[in-house]
Amino acid sequence: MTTADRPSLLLVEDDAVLGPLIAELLDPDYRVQLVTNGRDGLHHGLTGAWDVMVIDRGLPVMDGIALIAALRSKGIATPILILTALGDADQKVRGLDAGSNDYMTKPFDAGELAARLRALTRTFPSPAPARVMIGDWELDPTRRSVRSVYGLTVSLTAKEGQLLAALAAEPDRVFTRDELLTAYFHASDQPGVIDTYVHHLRRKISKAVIRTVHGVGYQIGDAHE
Amino acid sequence: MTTADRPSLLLVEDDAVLGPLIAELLDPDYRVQLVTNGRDGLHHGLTGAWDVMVIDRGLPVMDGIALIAALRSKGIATPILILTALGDADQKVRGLDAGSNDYMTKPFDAGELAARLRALTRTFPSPAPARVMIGDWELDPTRRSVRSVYGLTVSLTAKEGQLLAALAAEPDRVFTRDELLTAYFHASDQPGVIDTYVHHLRRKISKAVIRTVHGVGYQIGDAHE
DNA sequence: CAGGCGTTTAAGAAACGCTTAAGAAGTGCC
DNA sequence: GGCACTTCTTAAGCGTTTCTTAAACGCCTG
Repeated sequence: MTTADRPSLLLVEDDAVLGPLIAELLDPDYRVQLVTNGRDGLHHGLTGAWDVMVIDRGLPVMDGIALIAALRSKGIATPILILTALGDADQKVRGLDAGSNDYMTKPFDAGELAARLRALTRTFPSPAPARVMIGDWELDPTRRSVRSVYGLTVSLTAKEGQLLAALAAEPDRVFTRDELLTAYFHASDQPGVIDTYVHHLRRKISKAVIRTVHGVGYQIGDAHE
Repeated sequence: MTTADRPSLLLVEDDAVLGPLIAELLDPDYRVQLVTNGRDGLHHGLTGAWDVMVIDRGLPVMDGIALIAALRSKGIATPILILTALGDADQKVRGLDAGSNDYMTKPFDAGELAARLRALTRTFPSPAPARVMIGDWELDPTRRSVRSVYGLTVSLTAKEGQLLAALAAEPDRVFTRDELLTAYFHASDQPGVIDTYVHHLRRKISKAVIRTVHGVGYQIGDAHE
């Protein structure tokens, strides 16, 4: 999406009635530029930064298929939807293989057109790698490693990583051994397992990170005292 | 496209007749993995590295729409085509807005399905790095060979080359066996195949290049710890 | 200072990965 | 089309890492 408000849409449609109609239809959601022949379509397509294009097939001066092929050959990767009366499967194949991303036939349903355009312009929020800070350390769950702010990287085993992640997820909260046991180990294990892993972590990271709350359990961060 | 040969396709279709039929239809162009319910679809969708998915709407255990929404919410951006009998414009809008990229209704034209899948998986000539450096080695993907900085050249088989290229494409990223399996092998293969190829590569190149992340997968790159 | 609680160590058990070898599948050549 | 060769895939035995237990030792709290 190149813009903060509505996305930009290039509409290439020669029908004097349908063109303005579609433009008006899409206006609430897109900044629509309407051109009525292939040459103008090519010019605008090459020079502008469009978020999406809707192109008719039967166009004067330059055919829709030729227009799309020309745009693609120039490296324009903008999503393109063909909107046309030619509805044979064979025609669709030709249109899609020319480089378009979607193909709709007239008469069309306005809601479907809108939905298909949304699908073409949709961008996925690239999920930022979930990283957790623990004092001077940064935990990378996918890699199961922690790195200190000064670049030293220590790899953890699966259980070590789970335990550290659990404690770090809610700083200051005190976890009992039973809580940690049932959540990350086999419930039948001895509570002493937790102690062992806390020891491993303290040795790998640094003693100060995990605090012992005598008679209760373990915690990350400085709570009441 | 993640692979040198056919792209991987996850087909989720519960119809006992139509499923295998579509799978066979697409087989020449895709490495198809067929699953017959939403839960399996979700599992494969999340763990594998697919190039495209074809999903039916009416699925046992987990509805197609719910499946797509679940995949998208987990950050899976793979192109998805819905293939279903429900053809109302309203249904299409719902399907597309759930996160699919295209929507086809049964009965469908085989040629059109193929063309729409091509459109979804099409990648624009993004100048693929002709040479990739991996430690002291230089990978030439087109020739499927690696050369050490001191001139020794080792030729790789197709799978070896794909695996090495995949790992090298994103240094430091840890790839699970399932990801690599669906991307470069048949999804039905045993995960142990990956181990074998890693072993071949380590023998041909050098042990230190590919790092094992115990319990997770494999990785190229920064091993300092 | 005594009893409980936490820490540290070591060692056995279980899970996981490495290596090997052999059969299956694919490919090219005659 | 058959043959030889390469490549792919499976599976099983062995070695390594990780998990879990248990026991000895030290520290906190009343």
